[in-house]
Amino acid sequence: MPQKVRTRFAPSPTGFMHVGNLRTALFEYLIAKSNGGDFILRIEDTDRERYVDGAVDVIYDTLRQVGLQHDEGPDVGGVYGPYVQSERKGLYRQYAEQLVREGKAYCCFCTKERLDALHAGKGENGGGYDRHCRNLPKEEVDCLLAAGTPHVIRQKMPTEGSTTFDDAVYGPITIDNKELEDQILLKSDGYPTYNFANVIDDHLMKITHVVRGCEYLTSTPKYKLLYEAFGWDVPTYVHLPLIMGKNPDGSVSKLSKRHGSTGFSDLVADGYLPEVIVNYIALLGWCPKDNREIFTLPELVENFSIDGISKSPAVFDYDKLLWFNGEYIRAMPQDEFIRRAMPYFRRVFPAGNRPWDVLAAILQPRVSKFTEIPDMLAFLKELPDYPADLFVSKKSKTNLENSAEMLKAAVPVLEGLPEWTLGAIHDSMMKLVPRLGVKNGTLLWPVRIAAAGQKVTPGGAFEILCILGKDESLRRLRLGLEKLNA
RNA sequence: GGCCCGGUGGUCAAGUGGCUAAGACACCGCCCUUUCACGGCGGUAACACGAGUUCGACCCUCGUCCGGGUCACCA
Repeated sequence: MPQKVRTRFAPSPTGFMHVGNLRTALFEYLIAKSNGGDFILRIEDTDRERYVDGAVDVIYDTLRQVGLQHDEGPDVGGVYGPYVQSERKGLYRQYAEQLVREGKAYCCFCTKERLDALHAGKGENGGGYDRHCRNLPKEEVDCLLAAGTPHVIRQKMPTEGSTTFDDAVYGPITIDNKELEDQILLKSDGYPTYNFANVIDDHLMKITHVVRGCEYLTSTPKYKLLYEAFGWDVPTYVHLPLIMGKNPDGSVSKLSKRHGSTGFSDLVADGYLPEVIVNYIALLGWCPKDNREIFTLPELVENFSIDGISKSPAVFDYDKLLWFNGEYIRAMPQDEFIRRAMPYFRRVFPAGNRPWDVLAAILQPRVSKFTEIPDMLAFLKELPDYPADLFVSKKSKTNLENSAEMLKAAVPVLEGLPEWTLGAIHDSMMKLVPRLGVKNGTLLWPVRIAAAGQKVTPGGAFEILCILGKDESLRRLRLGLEKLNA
Protein backbone atom coordinates (compact mmCIF):
# COMPACT_ATOMS: atom_id res chain seq x y z
CA MET A 1 0.00 0.00 0.00
CA PRO A 2 1.75 3.15 -1.14
CA GLN A 3 1.63 6.09 1.21
CA LYS A 4 -0.69 8.95 0.45
CA VAL A 5 0.86 11.69 -1.65
CA ARG A 6 1.35 14.92 0.25
CA THR A 7 2.76 18.10 -1.21
CA ARG A 8 3.20 21.46 0.32
CA PHE A 9 3.32 25.05 -0.78
CA ALA A 10 5.71 26.89 1.49
CA PRO A 11 5.82 30.56 0.61
CA SER A 12 7.44 33.31 2.58
CA PRO A 13 5.08 36.11 3.45
CA THR A 14 6.65 38.86 1.39
CA GLY A 15 3.41 40.46 0.27
CA PHE A 16 4.04 39.54 -3.32
CA MET A 17 3.03 36.40 -5.19
CA HIS A 18 5.42 35.94 -8.06
CA VAL A 19 4.05 33.87 -10.94
CA GLY A 20 6.98 31.53 -10.51
CA ASN A 21 5.83 30.83 -6.99
CA LEU A 22 2.28 30.44 -8.11
CA ARG A 23 3.35 27.98 -10.77
CA THR A 24 5.17 25.98 -8.13
CA ALA A 25 2.04 26.01 -5.98
CA LEU A 26 -0.03 24.88 -8.94
CA PHE A 27 2.26 21.94 -9.71
CA GLU A 28 2.29 20.96 -6.07
CA TYR A 29 -1.46 21.01 -6.07
CA LEU A 30 -1.63 19.04 -9.31
CA ILE A 31 0.80 16.39 -8.17
CA ALA A 32 -1.19 15.92 -4.98
CA LYS A 33 -4.64 15.99 -6.50
CA SER A 34 -3.87 13.91 -9.57
CA ASN A 35 -2.79 11.22 -7.12
CA GLY A 36 -5.65 11.64 -4.73
CA GLY A 37 -3.33 13.26 -2.22
CA ASP A 38 -3.27 16.28 0.05
CA PHE A 39 -2.02 19.77 -0.58
CA ILE A 40 -0.68 21.60 2.43
CA LEU A 41 0.04 25.27 3.00
CA ARG A 42 2.90 26.19 5.27
CA ILE A 43 4.08 29.71 5.95
CA GLU A 44 7.84 30.10 6.10
CA ASP A 45 8.43 33.23 8.09
CA THR A 46 11.80 32.54 9.64
CA ASP A 47 13.29 35.72 8.26
CA ARG A 48 11.94 38.20 10.73
CA GLU A 49 13.69 41.10 8.99
CA ARG A 50 11.69 40.61 5.86
CA TYR A 51 8.40 40.07 7.57
CA VAL A 52 5.56 42.11 6.07
CA ASP A 53 2.30 42.68 7.83
CA GLY A 54 -0.74 41.34 6.01
CA ALA A 55 1.39 39.37 3.62
CA VAL A 56 -0.19 36.11 4.66
CA ASP A 57 -3.53 37.40 3.48
CA VAL A 58 -2.07 37.96 0.04
CA ILE A 59 -1.23 34.27 -0.01
CA TYR A 60 -4.70 33.15 1.09
CA ASP A 61 -6.26 35.54 -1.32
CA THR A 62 -4.27 34.37 -4.28
CA LEU A 63 -4.87 30.70 -3.59
CA ARG A 64 -8.56 31.35 -3.23
CA GLN A 65 -8.77 33.32 -6.48
CA VAL A 66 -7.11 30.58 -8.49
CA GLY A 67 -8.92 27.79 -6.70
CA LEU A 68 -5.93 26.03 -5.17
CA GLN A 69 -7.65 24.90 -2.05
CA HIS A 70 -5.34 23.51 0.60
CA ASP A 71 -6.27 20.60 2.82
CA GLU A 72 -4.15 21.72 5.75
CA GLY A 73 -2.76 25.09 6.70
CA PRO A 74 -2.70 27.82 9.32
CA ASP A 75 -6.26 28.86 8.59
CA VAL A 76 -7.86 25.45 8.08
CA GLY A 77 -5.82 23.51 10.59
CA GLY A 78 -4.66 19.93 10.34
CA VAL A 79 -3.01 17.30 12.48
CA TYR A 80 0.57 18.31 11.67
CA GLY A 81 0.31 21.91 12.80
CA PRO A 82 1.19 24.52 13.59
CA TYR A 83 1.68 25.48 9.95
CA VAL A 84 3.54 28.70 10.57
CA GLN A 85 7.23 28.26 11.15
CA SER A 86 7.62 31.04 13.66
CA GLU A 87 5.20 29.10 15.84
CA ARG A 88 7.40 26.04 15.60
CA LYS A 89 10.58 27.77 16.65
CA GLY A 90 11.29 25.56 19.67
CA LEU A 91 11.11 22.44 17.58
CA TYR A 92 13.99 23.34 15.36
CA ARG A 93 16.37 24.01 18.23
CA GLN A 94 15.52 20.64 19.67
CA TYR A 95 16.47 18.89 16.44
CA ALA A 96 19.57 20.97 15.93
CA GLU A 97 20.78 20.18 19.42
CA GLN A 98 20.16 16.53 18.82
CA LEU A 99 22.64 16.63 15.97
CA VAL A 100 25.14 18.50 18.13
CA ARG A 101 24.83 15.80 20.80
CA GLU A 102 25.38 13.13 18.21
CA GLY A 103 28.48 14.88 16.94
CA LYS A 104 26.90 15.65 13.58
CA ALA A 105 26.70 19.38 14.14
CA TYR A 106 28.52 21.97 16.20
CA CYS A 107 28.33 25.46 17.58
CA CYS A 108 30.11 28.14 15.60
CA PHE A 109 31.07 31.37 17.28
CA CYS A 110 32.56 33.11 14.29
CA THR A 111 31.54 36.71 13.90
CA LYS A 112 29.84 38.18 10.91
CA GLU A 113 32.99 40.21 10.28
CA ARG A 114 35.19 37.15 10.20
CA LEU A 115 32.86 35.43 7.76
CA ASP A 116 32.66 38.48 5.56
CA ALA A 117 36.44 38.63 5.44
CA LEU A 118 36.56 34.99 4.41
CA HIS A 119 34.13 35.58 1.61
CA ALA A 120 35.83 38.75 0.46
CA GLY A 121 39.19 37.05 0.28
CA LYS A 122 37.94 34.05 -1.57
CA GLY A 123 40.20 32.97 -4.33
CA GLU A 124 40.11 29.96 -6.59
CA ASN A 125 38.75 27.27 -4.40
CA GLY A 126 35.39 28.11 -2.90
CA GLY A 127 36.57 30.33 -0.14
CA GLY A 128 33.50 29.64 1.95
CA TYR A 129 33.54 28.98 5.63
CA ASP A 130 36.84 27.50 6.81
CA ARG A 131 35.34 25.25 9.49
CA HIS A 132 37.20 27.15 12.13
CA CYS A 133 34.88 26.08 14.94
CA ARG A 134 34.33 22.54 13.78
CA ASN A 135 36.94 21.09 16.12
CA LEU A 136 37.00 23.50 19.02
CA PRO A 137 37.89 21.77 22.31
CA LYS A 138 34.81 20.96 24.35
CA GLU A 139 35.97 23.08 27.28
CA GLU A 140 36.29 26.13 25.07
CA VAL A 141 32.83 25.60 23.63
CA ASP A 142 31.32 25.21 27.08
CA CYS A 143 33.11 28.31 28.25
CA LEU A 144 31.90 30.40 25.31
CA LEU A 145 28.40 29.05 25.73
CA ALA A 146 28.41 29.84 29.44
CA ALA A 147 29.47 33.37 28.64
CA GLY A 148 26.47 33.70 26.37
CA THR A 149 28.53 34.16 23.21
CA PRO A 150 26.33 34.48 20.15
CA HIS A 151 26.61 31.45 17.95
CA VAL A 152 25.02 29.47 15.19
CA ILE A 153 24.73 25.73 14.79
CA ARG A 154 26.36 24.22 11.74
CA GLN A 155 26.11 20.77 10.32
CA LYS A 156 29.33 18.84 9.74
CA MET A 157 29.43 18.06 6.06
CA PRO A 158 31.55 15.22 4.71
CA THR A 159 34.76 16.52 3.19
CA GLU A 160 35.25 13.72 0.74
CA GLY A 161 33.20 11.70 -1.66
CA SER A 162 30.02 12.88 -3.31
CA THR A 163 26.31 13.01 -2.70
CA THR A 164 23.69 11.92 -5.19
CA PHE A 165 19.95 12.25 -5.22
CA ASP A 166 17.42 11.26 -7.81
CA ASP A 167 15.21 14.00 -9.14
CA ALA A 168 11.86 13.06 -10.67
CA VAL A 169 12.43 15.28 -13.66
CA TYR A 170 16.19 15.79 -13.93
CA GLY A 171 17.26 12.30 -12.95
CA PRO A 172 20.30 11.62 -10.79
CA ILE A 173 22.24 14.70 -9.66
CA THR A 174 25.65 14.34 -8.07
CA ILE A 175 27.67 16.96 -6.24
CA ASP A 176 31.15 16.60 -4.82
CA ASN A 177 31.00 16.95 -1.08
CA LYS A 178 33.92 19.31 -1.11
CA GLU A 179 31.60 21.84 -2.76
CA LEU A 180 29.45 21.86 0.34
CA GLU A 181 30.26 24.05 3.29
CA ASP A 182 29.14 23.32 6.82
CA GLN A 183 25.65 24.64 6.51
CA ILE A 184 24.02 26.71 9.19
CA LEU A 185 21.03 25.03 10.77
CA LEU A 186 20.15 27.51 13.45
CA LYS A 187 20.84 31.23 13.17
CA SER A 188 22.18 33.28 16.05
CA ASP A 189 18.72 34.72 16.62
CA GLY A 190 17.49 31.23 17.35
CA TYR A 191 15.49 30.90 14.17
CA PRO A 192 16.23 28.04 11.80
CA THR A 193 17.56 28.68 8.33
CA TYR A 194 15.24 28.02 5.45
CA ASN A 195 17.00 24.82 4.51
CA PHE A 196 16.84 23.38 7.99
CA ALA A 197 13.27 24.31 8.78
CA ASN A 198 12.26 22.96 5.42
CA VAL A 199 13.69 19.53 6.08
CA ILE A 200 12.35 19.29 9.61
CA ASP A 201 8.88 20.39 8.62
CA ASP A 202 8.68 18.33 5.47
CA HIS A 203 9.58 15.27 7.49
CA LEU A 204 7.26 16.03 10.37
CA MET A 205 4.41 16.87 8.03
CA LYS A 206 5.01 13.67 6.06
CA ILE A 207 5.54 15.45 2.76
CA THR A 208 6.15 12.87 0.04
CA HIS A 209 6.98 15.12 -2.91
CA VAL A 210 9.08 18.24 -2.56
CA VAL A 211 8.32 20.42 -5.55
CA ARG A 212 10.29 23.59 -6.21
CA GLY A 213 12.01 25.66 -8.84
CA CYS A 214 15.25 24.29 -10.11
CA GLU A 215 17.24 27.14 -8.64
CA TYR A 216 17.35 24.75 -5.66
CA LEU A 217 18.74 21.87 -7.64
CA THR A 218 22.32 22.32 -6.50
CA SER A 219 21.40 22.77 -2.86
CA THR A 220 19.39 19.57 -2.70
CA PRO A 221 22.33 17.31 -1.80
CA LYS A 222 22.60 19.38 1.39
CA TYR A 223 19.04 18.44 2.19
CA LYS A 224 19.76 14.84 1.55
CA LEU A 225 22.68 14.94 3.95
CA LEU A 226 20.38 16.35 6.60
CA TYR A 227 17.84 13.59 6.12
CA GLU A 228 20.65 11.09 6.39
CA ALA A 229 21.98 12.68 9.55
CA PHE A 230 18.59 12.12 11.12
CA GLY A 231 18.11 8.75 9.54
CA TRP A 232 14.93 9.86 7.82
CA ASP A 233 13.55 8.82 4.44
CA VAL A 234 14.31 11.27 1.67
CA PRO A 235 11.21 12.54 -0.13
CA THR A 236 10.79 12.55 -3.90
CA TYR A 237 12.21 15.71 -5.40
CA VAL A 238 10.49 17.36 -8.32
CA HIS A 239 12.40 20.32 -9.64
CA LEU A 240 10.63 22.57 -12.08
CA PRO A 241 12.30 24.38 -14.97
CA LEU A 242 12.72 28.08 -14.38
CA ILE A 243 10.41 30.70 -15.81
CA MET A 244 12.42 33.26 -17.70
CA GLY A 245 11.79 36.78 -18.85
CA LYS A 246 13.05 38.41 -22.00
CA ASN A 247 15.36 41.35 -21.51
CA PRO A 248 15.34 44.41 -23.76
CA ASP A 249 18.64 43.31 -25.30
CA GLY A 250 17.15 39.97 -26.29
CA SER A 251 18.81 37.91 -23.57
CA VAL A 252 16.80 36.07 -20.95
CA SER A 253 17.05 35.68 -17.20
CA LYS A 254 14.92 34.54 -14.31
CA LEU A 255 11.58 36.31 -14.60
CA SER A 256 11.55 39.41 -12.44
CA LYS A 257 9.83 42.73 -12.14
CA ARG A 258 11.87 44.39 -14.81
CA HIS A 259 10.24 42.09 -17.35
CA GLY A 260 6.78 43.51 -16.72
CA SER A 261 4.02 42.36 -14.43
CA THR A 262 5.18 39.25 -12.66
CA GLY A 263 3.04 39.35 -9.57
CA PHE A 264 -0.28 37.55 -9.64
CA SER A 265 -2.13 40.63 -8.49
CA ASP A 266 -0.33 42.79 -11.03
CA LEU A 267 -1.40 40.51 -13.82
CA VAL A 268 -4.97 40.55 -12.56
CA ALA A 269 -4.88 44.33 -12.39
CA ASP A 270 -3.61 44.32 -15.97
CA GLY A 271 -6.75 42.48 -16.98
CA TYR A 272 -5.69 38.86 -17.04
CA LEU A 273 -8.24 36.46 -15.62
CA PRO A 274 -7.10 34.29 -12.69
CA GLU A 275 -8.20 31.12 -14.46
CA VAL A 276 -6.23 32.19 -17.53
CA ILE A 277 -3.10 32.76 -15.51
CA VAL A 278 -3.43 29.29 -14.06
CA ASN A 279 -4.03 27.75 -17.47
CA TYR A 280 -1.08 29.53 -18.99
CA ILE A 281 1.48 28.85 -16.30
CA ALA A 282 0.48 25.19 -16.25
CA LEU A 283 1.79 24.99 -19.78
CA LEU A 284 5.07 26.61 -18.86
CA GLY A 285 7.24 23.57 -18.39
CA TRP A 286 4.53 20.99 -18.73
CA CYS A 287 2.82 19.47 -21.74
CA PRO A 288 -0.15 17.12 -21.75
CA LYS A 289 -0.04 13.93 -23.79
CA ASP A 290 -2.49 15.25 -26.35
CA ASN A 291 -1.12 18.77 -26.72
CA ARG A 292 -4.33 20.35 -25.60
CA GLU A 293 -4.06 23.93 -24.44
CA ILE A 294 -7.29 25.02 -22.82
CA PHE A 295 -7.75 23.54 -19.36
CA THR A 296 -9.81 24.31 -16.30
CA LEU A 297 -8.20 23.47 -13.00
CA PRO A 298 -10.11 20.18 -12.61
CA GLU A 299 -9.12 19.26 -16.15
CA LEU A 300 -5.51 19.92 -15.29
CA VAL A 301 -5.81 17.61 -12.31
CA GLU A 302 -7.24 14.97 -14.58
CA ASN A 303 -4.52 15.24 -17.19
CA PHE A 304 -1.46 16.02 -15.13
CA SER A 305 1.50 13.75 -14.86
CA ILE A 306 5.04 14.35 -13.72
CA ASP A 307 6.57 12.84 -16.83
CA GLY A 308 5.13 15.68 -18.86
CA ILE A 309 7.36 18.16 -17.06
CA SER A 310 10.18 19.43 -19.20
CA LYS A 311 13.73 20.24 -18.23
CA SER A 312 14.46 23.37 -20.19
CA PRO A 313 13.59 26.84 -18.97
CA ALA A 314 10.57 28.58 -20.48
CA VAL A 315 10.22 32.22 -21.45
CA PHE A 316 7.07 33.87 -20.16
CA ASP A 317 5.23 35.07 -23.25
CA TYR A 318 2.76 37.88 -22.66
CA ASP A 319 1.46 37.54 -26.22
CA LYS A 320 0.34 34.02 -25.62
CA LEU A 321 -1.11 34.90 -22.25
CA LEU A 322 -3.12 37.60 -23.96
CA TRP A 323 -4.37 35.13 -26.54
CA PHE A 324 -5.50 32.78 -23.77
CA ASN A 325 -7.30 35.64 -22.11
CA GLY A 326 -9.15 36.41 -25.32
CA GLU A 327 -10.07 32.79 -25.79
CA TYR A 328 -11.57 32.62 -22.31
CA ILE A 329 -13.48 35.83 -22.80
CA ARG A 330 -14.91 34.69 -26.11
CA ALA A 331 -15.96 31.37 -24.61
CA MET A 332 -17.94 33.00 -21.81
CA PRO A 333 -21.73 32.96 -21.78
CA GLN A 334 -22.91 36.44 -22.59
CA ASP A 335 -24.43 37.15 -19.21
CA GLU A 336 -21.16 36.33 -17.53
CA PHE A 337 -19.34 38.57 -19.95
CA ILE A 338 -21.70 41.42 -19.12
CA ARG A 339 -21.35 40.84 -15.41
CA ARG A 340 -17.57 40.86 -15.50
CA ALA A 341 -17.33 43.69 -17.98
CA MET A 342 -19.78 45.93 -16.16
CA PRO A 343 -17.19 47.77 -14.05
CA TYR A 344 -15.51 48.78 -17.30
CA PHE A 345 -18.77 49.66 -19.02
CA ARG A 346 -19.45 51.92 -16.08
CA ARG A 347 -16.32 53.91 -16.70
CA VAL A 348 -17.79 54.91 -20.02
CA PHE A 349 -21.43 55.10 -18.96
CA PRO A 350 -21.35 55.93 -15.24
CA ALA A 351 -25.11 55.87 -14.92
CA GLY A 352 -28.25 54.85 -16.70
CA ASN A 353 -29.06 51.92 -18.88
CA ARG A 354 -27.67 50.92 -22.22
CA PRO A 355 -28.40 47.95 -24.41
CA TRP A 356 -25.78 45.90 -22.59
CA ASP A 357 -26.40 42.87 -24.74
CA VAL A 358 -25.64 44.83 -27.89
CA LEU A 359 -22.52 46.16 -26.27
CA ALA A 360 -21.50 42.69 -25.24
CA ALA A 361 -22.16 41.32 -28.68
CA ILE A 362 -19.75 43.72 -30.31
CA LEU A 363 -17.13 43.62 -27.58
CA GLN A 364 -16.91 39.97 -26.68
CA PRO A 365 -15.23 38.82 -29.89
CA ARG A 366 -13.04 41.89 -29.90
CA VAL A 367 -11.46 42.29 -26.50
CA SER A 368 -8.61 40.28 -25.15
CA LYS A 369 -8.78 41.94 -21.75
CA PHE A 370 -11.64 43.73 -20.05
CA THR A 371 -9.30 46.60 -19.35
CA GLU A 372 -9.32 47.40 -23.06
CA ILE A 373 -12.99 48.29 -22.95
CA PRO A 374 -12.90 51.91 -21.78
CA ASP A 375 -10.50 53.02 -24.51
CA MET A 376 -12.39 51.04 -27.06
CA LEU A 377 -15.62 52.78 -26.16
CA ALA A 378 -14.28 56.29 -25.66
CA PHE A 379 -15.85 57.42 -28.93
CA LEU A 380 -19.29 56.59 -27.59
CA LYS A 381 -18.83 58.88 -24.68
CA GLU A 382 -17.53 61.75 -26.73
CA LEU A 383 -17.49 62.20 -30.49
CA PRO A 384 -13.90 62.52 -31.64
CA ASP A 385 -12.93 65.48 -33.76
CA TYR A 386 -12.49 63.77 -37.09
CA PRO A 387 -11.47 64.91 -40.57
CA ALA A 388 -14.09 64.83 -43.33
CA ASP A 389 -12.03 62.57 -45.52
CA LEU A 390 -12.82 59.64 -43.25
CA PHE A 391 -16.02 59.52 -45.27
CA VAL A 392 -14.07 58.52 -48.33
CA SER A 393 -13.80 54.79 -48.82
CA LYS A 394 -12.82 53.23 -52.07
CA LYS A 395 -14.07 49.82 -51.13
CA SER A 396 -17.48 51.09 -50.04
CA LYS A 397 -17.56 53.45 -53.01
CA THR A 398 -18.09 56.56 -50.95
CA ASN A 399 -16.85 60.10 -51.42
CA LEU A 400 -17.62 63.46 -49.90
CA GLU A 401 -20.61 64.06 -52.18
CA ASN A 402 -22.47 60.78 -51.92
CA SER A 403 -21.73 60.52 -48.23
CA ALA A 404 -23.73 63.68 -47.69
CA GLU A 405 -26.56 62.22 -49.75
CA MET A 406 -26.52 59.05 -47.74
CA LEU A 407 -26.70 60.87 -44.44
CA LYS A 408 -29.44 63.09 -45.75
CA ALA A 409 -31.45 60.04 -46.66
CA ALA A 410 -30.74 58.22 -43.42
CA VAL A 411 -31.59 60.95 -40.96
CA PRO A 412 -35.33 61.20 -41.61
CA VAL A 413 -35.74 57.44 -41.72
CA LEU A 414 -34.06 57.04 -38.36
CA GLU A 415 -35.89 60.00 -36.98
CA GLY A 416 -39.17 58.33 -37.85
CA LEU A 417 -38.43 55.07 -36.08
CA PRO A 418 -41.00 54.40 -33.39
CA GLU A 419 -38.62 52.29 -31.36
CA TRP A 420 -34.84 52.39 -31.10
CA THR A 421 -33.74 48.81 -31.21
CA LEU A 422 -31.01 47.06 -33.07
CA GLY A 423 -33.54 45.23 -35.17
CA ALA A 424 -35.51 48.32 -36.06
CA ILE A 425 -32.41 50.25 -37.03
CA HIS A 426 -31.12 47.37 -39.06
CA ASP A 427 -34.36 46.84 -40.95
CA SER A 428 -34.88 50.50 -41.69
CA MET A 429 -31.43 50.93 -43.13
CA MET A 430 -31.54 47.73 -45.12
CA LYS A 431 -34.81 48.85 -46.62
CA LEU A 432 -33.28 52.16 -47.52
CA VAL A 433 -30.41 50.59 -49.41
CA PRO A 434 -32.40 49.32 -52.41
CA ARG A 435 -34.35 52.56 -52.54
CA LEU A 436 -31.12 54.44 -52.95
CA GLY A 437 -29.87 51.87 -55.41
CA VAL A 438 -26.44 51.55 -53.79
CA LYS A 439 -24.51 48.75 -52.17
CA ASN A 440 -24.78 48.24 -48.43
CA GLY A 441 -21.43 49.74 -47.71
CA THR A 442 -22.12 52.93 -49.52
CA LEU A 443 -24.88 53.80 -47.10
CA LEU A 444 -23.47 52.21 -44.01
CA TRP A 445 -19.94 53.52 -44.23
CA PRO A 446 -20.84 57.20 -43.92
CA VAL A 447 -23.42 56.46 -41.25
CA ARG A 448 -20.89 54.63 -39.18
CA ILE A 449 -18.25 57.31 -39.63
CA ALA A 450 -20.63 60.08 -38.64
CA ALA A 451 -21.85 58.14 -35.64
CA ALA A 452 -18.42 57.14 -34.44
CA GLY A 453 -16.08 59.83 -35.66
CA GLN A 454 -13.35 57.31 -36.24
CA LYS A 455 -12.41 54.94 -38.98
CA VAL A 456 -12.02 51.80 -36.94
CA THR A 457 -14.78 50.87 -34.56
CA PRO A 458 -15.88 47.89 -32.58
CA GLY A 459 -19.13 46.89 -34.18
CA GLY A 460 -20.88 48.34 -37.18
CA ALA A 461 -23.20 51.24 -37.81
CA PHE A 462 -26.30 49.54 -36.43
CA GLU A 463 -24.78 48.64 -33.11
CA ILE A 464 -23.20 52.02 -32.64
CA LEU A 465 -26.45 53.84 -33.34
CA CYS A 466 -28.30 51.52 -31.03
CA ILE A 467 -25.93 52.05 -28.14
CA LEU A 468 -25.71 55.78 -28.70
CA GLY A 469 -29.45 56.22 -28.43
CA LYS A 470 -31.71 58.07 -30.80
CA ASP A 471 -31.00 61.66 -29.82
CA GLU A 472 -27.25 61.38 -29.76
CA SER A 473 -27.25 59.37 -32.98
CA LEU A 474 -29.22 61.97 -34.86
CA ARG A 475 -27.11 64.76 -33.43
CA ARG A 476 -23.96 63.05 -34.67
CA LEU A 477 -25.35 62.36 -38.13
CA ARG A 478 -26.36 66.01 -38.52
CA LEU A 479 -22.91 67.05 -37.35
CA GLY A 480 -21.53 64.82 -40.06
CA LEU A 481 -23.65 66.53 -42.61
CA GLU A 482 -22.39 69.92 -41.50
CA LYS A 483 -18.86 68.68 -41.82
CA LEU A 484 -19.53 67.52 -45.35
CA ASN A 485 -21.22 70.74 -46.45
CA ALA A 486 -18.53 72.94 -44.95
C1' G B 1 35.58 31.71 -11.65
C1' G B 2 34.08 26.52 -9.34
C1' C B 3 29.90 23.40 -9.43
C1' C B 4 25.00 22.01 -11.44
C1' C B 5 21.30 22.00 -15.32
C1' G B 6 19.73 22.95 -20.07
C1' G B 7 20.08 23.77 -25.97
C1' U B 8 13.90 21.46 -31.78
C1' G B 9 11.29 27.82 -35.89
C1' G B 10 11.08 34.75 -32.59
C1' U B 11 8.14 32.26 -28.17
C1' C B 12 5.61 27.70 -25.79
C1' A B 13 6.41 22.91 -27.45
C1' A B 14 5.48 17.29 -29.52
C1' G B 15 9.14 13.81 -30.82
C1' U B 16 12.07 9.12 -27.58
C1' G B 17 17.19 5.24 -33.77
C1' G B 18 14.23 4.96 -39.72
C1' C B 19 8.77 11.08 -40.08
C1' U B 20 7.86 15.29 -46.07
C1' A B 21 10.26 16.99 -37.89
C1' A B 22 3.37 17.81 -35.17
C1' G B 23 0.49 21.63 -32.85
C1' A B 24 -0.17 26.64 -30.46
C1' C B 25 1.24 32.07 -30.02
C1' A B 26 3.33 35.90 -32.95
C1' C B 27 4.06 37.36 -38.12
C1' C B 28 2.44 37.46 -43.55
C1' G B 29 -1.39 36.48 -47.42
C1' C B 30 -6.41 35.18 -48.98
C1' C B 31 -11.71 34.58 -47.79
C1' C B 32 -15.87 36.41 -44.86
C1' U B 33 -17.45 41.66 -43.97
C1' U B 34 -20.30 48.59 -43.49
C1' U B 35 -14.42 49.36 -40.54
C1' C B 36 -11.95 46.45 -36.93
C1' A B 37 -12.15 41.98 -34.58
C1' C B 38 -13.97 36.92 -34.53
C1' G B 39 -14.04 32.77 -37.76
C1' G B 40 -12.12 29.83 -42.09
C1' C B 41 -8.06 28.68 -45.43
C1' G B 42 -2.93 28.99 -46.71
C1' G B 43 2.26 30.61 -45.95
C1' U B 44 7.40 32.06 -43.94
C1' A B 45 10.31 29.85 -40.14
C1' A B 46 13.77 24.92 -36.25
C1' C B 47 16.77 19.86 -34.58
C1' A B 48 23.73 25.01 -31.73
C1' C B 49 28.53 22.87 -33.77
C1' G B 50 32.20 18.84 -34.40
C1' A B 51 33.57 13.94 -33.76
C1' G B 52 32.18 9.03 -32.77
C1' U B 53 28.46 4.36 -32.06
C1' U B 54 25.10 2.39 -35.87
C1' C B 55 23.00 -0.15 -42.02
C1' G B 56 20.73 4.48 -40.30
C1' A B 57 20.84 9.59 -35.86
C1' C B 58 17.00 15.49 -33.41
C1' C B 59 16.96 11.02 -30.44
C1' C B 60 22.94 7.16 -27.73
C1' U B 61 28.50 8.72 -26.27
C1' C B 62 32.36 12.40 -26.02
C1' G B 63 34.19 17.27 -26.91
C1' U B 64 33.23 22.45 -28.16
C1' C B 65 30.18 26.57 -28.03
C1' C B 66 26.02 29.13 -26.17
C1' G B 67 22.30 30.00 -22.36
C1' G B 68 20.69 29.74 -17.42
C1' G B 69 21.06 28.56 -12.22
C1' U B 70 23.90 28.41 -7.78
C1' C B 71 27.88 29.42 -4.54
C1' A B 72 24.53 34.10 2.62
C1' C B 73 23.19 33.90 9.99
C1' C B 74 17.57 35.24 2.20
C1' A B 75 14.08 32.28 1.22
